Amino acid sequence: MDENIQSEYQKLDRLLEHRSRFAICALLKRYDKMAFSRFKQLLKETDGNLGAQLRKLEDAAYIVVEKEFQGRKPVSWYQLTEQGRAALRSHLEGLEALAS
Amino acid sequence: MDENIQSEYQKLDRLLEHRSRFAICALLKRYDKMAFSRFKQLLKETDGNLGAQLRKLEDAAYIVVEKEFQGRKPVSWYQLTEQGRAALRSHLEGLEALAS
DNA sequence: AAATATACTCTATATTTTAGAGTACTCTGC
DNA sequence: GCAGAGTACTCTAAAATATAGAGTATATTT
Repeated sequence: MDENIQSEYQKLDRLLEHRSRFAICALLKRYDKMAFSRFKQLLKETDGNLGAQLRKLEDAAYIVVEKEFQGRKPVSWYQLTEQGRAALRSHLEGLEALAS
Repeated sequence: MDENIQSEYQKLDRLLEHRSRFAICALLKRYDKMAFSRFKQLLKETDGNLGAQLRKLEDAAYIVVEKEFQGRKPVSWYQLTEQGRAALRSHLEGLEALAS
């Protein structure tokens, strides 16, 4: 049984260890599309920090951005990719198995 | 409902974000006492890294160490404190609530 | 028209993680 | 009885990561 610990531990995803990145993916799993400003409102991170975390998730192809203008204001919409969804699932499985 | 997201997010514990520290606490919840060498075997981290993570958890009083000799070999035994147990519980609640 | 706000990006510093070397032994085989 | 390998750590310095704050461009409010 203990030997499973190793495989569960291996499932943990370094990108998803970070609270903001985890929360971003978890929220996107629930809400499908979210805007930068909404994340900022919910997570209360500084713009710089939030932007950096989103960028990392994008670089890893866990999320995709679509930038559009609403009137004259720029809005960035974020969505979870299939890859991001799978990574989140696996990460959660690992966490839960370890803590069970 | 969304306003709960903030409180769940706040529950996430920075110390427990790290995979090794999370796994250490999760294992100690299960096994009560574990030795350095056992963690090393299960988590496959280098000695230096594992030692550093254990130290951080100790500094935060999430775990306590007892150092003894088994024959002539030093063995460090780690145990979860009540504080560590509470932190782990709260962290897990936060994660699960966010991802649900 | 000045002040405040939104929606970001960029950059530089602070913090954290990590690997690897070092210490102090023990144990095994020759 | 001593060389080589192993155990059980700690220490240190470099690499990676996180974070804050400044900057850009525009909008809205007073």
